[in-house]
Amino acid sequence: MLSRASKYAILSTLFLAEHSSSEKKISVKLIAESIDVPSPFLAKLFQQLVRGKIISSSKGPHGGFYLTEENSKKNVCDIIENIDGLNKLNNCFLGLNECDSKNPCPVHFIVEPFKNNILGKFRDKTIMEFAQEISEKGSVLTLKDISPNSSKTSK
Amino acid sequence: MLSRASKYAILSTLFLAEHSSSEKKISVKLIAESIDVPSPFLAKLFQQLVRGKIISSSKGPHGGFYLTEENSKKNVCDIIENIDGLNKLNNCFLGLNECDSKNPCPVHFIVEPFKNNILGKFRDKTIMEFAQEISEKGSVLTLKDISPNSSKTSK
DNA sequence: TTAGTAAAGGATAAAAAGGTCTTTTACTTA
DNA sequence: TAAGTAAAAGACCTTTTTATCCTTTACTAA
Repeated sequence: MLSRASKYAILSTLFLAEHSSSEKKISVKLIAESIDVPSPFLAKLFQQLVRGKIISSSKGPHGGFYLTEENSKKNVCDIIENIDGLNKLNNCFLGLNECDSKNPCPVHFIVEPFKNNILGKFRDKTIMEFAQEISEKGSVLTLKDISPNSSKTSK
Repeated sequence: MLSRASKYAILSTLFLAEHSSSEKKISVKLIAESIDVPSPFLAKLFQQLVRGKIISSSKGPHGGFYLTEENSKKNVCDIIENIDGLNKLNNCFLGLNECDSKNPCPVHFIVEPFKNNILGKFRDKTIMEFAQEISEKGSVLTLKDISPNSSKTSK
């Protein structure tokens, strides 16, 4: 549904929201390690997110990536839009070109409420609000295996 | 979430359920045209579905693909399992390795009910029941643009 | 019993997604 | 103002997914 690139982008932007500020910029390398994502790939993504004004950057010593006030008012939809385009999320679950309540695919009425639900959340909460919610709940934003006995989990 | 291959497989199997029988076999070509899918690709898929005992085939004149009694008792999960593997559907929406109610990703509690919902439907209804439901509702199973003024729709 | 039909098999190609590397540019601070 | 740091830019590589083609096999019916 979402490309890996979008997922990386969402996670790392939320990570920035939680851990960075214009006084405390963070390097790709550090972020890449934190959420366990290939860093050259993330670097590319970040270039695009900067161009899309989702995140900010500065070069040189103590440079890195961070969110401005403006940035943190964006929402997750903006991120997805910027990387995948929103269609990726909106398209019919079974790939039908025309799938709506008039001509629904076999799972349309299961998928549609879910889409509205998640799109709503992605649209209505700002990045900052989202990040706050996450840190309150203590969610862990990493692609790493974090369980004590990670042998049972795949690869 | 699902690969194109899985989508093709689901649609064409449901198509077979609705339109074929051991007396009326259907060629790849015809199915490919009906649901608007590249036929050599579908042919490959069908080979795999036959090996997986999801559908049946016979060669030669009046040969083609069809569902036996046995086949039509399979469910959509079996198809997905056979093509993509079920993990593709079960994995965390944001790609986290460990995402469960103990350590939920930011959208876990939105995504989880949806997954159970759709997996339930894919598991509990047989192909035949599924197909019946579709023909009752008059749903159209095609990837084609079918709207009278399809100019507004993408591609 | 053979001519024709349709799937199976296998090799290959094209496109997209994911990932890496090297050089350049901008900035900082000692 | 020079040395060092970190992102930007752009060229490239790899893998996976999607798609095509050609030959062989199995079957059917005239």
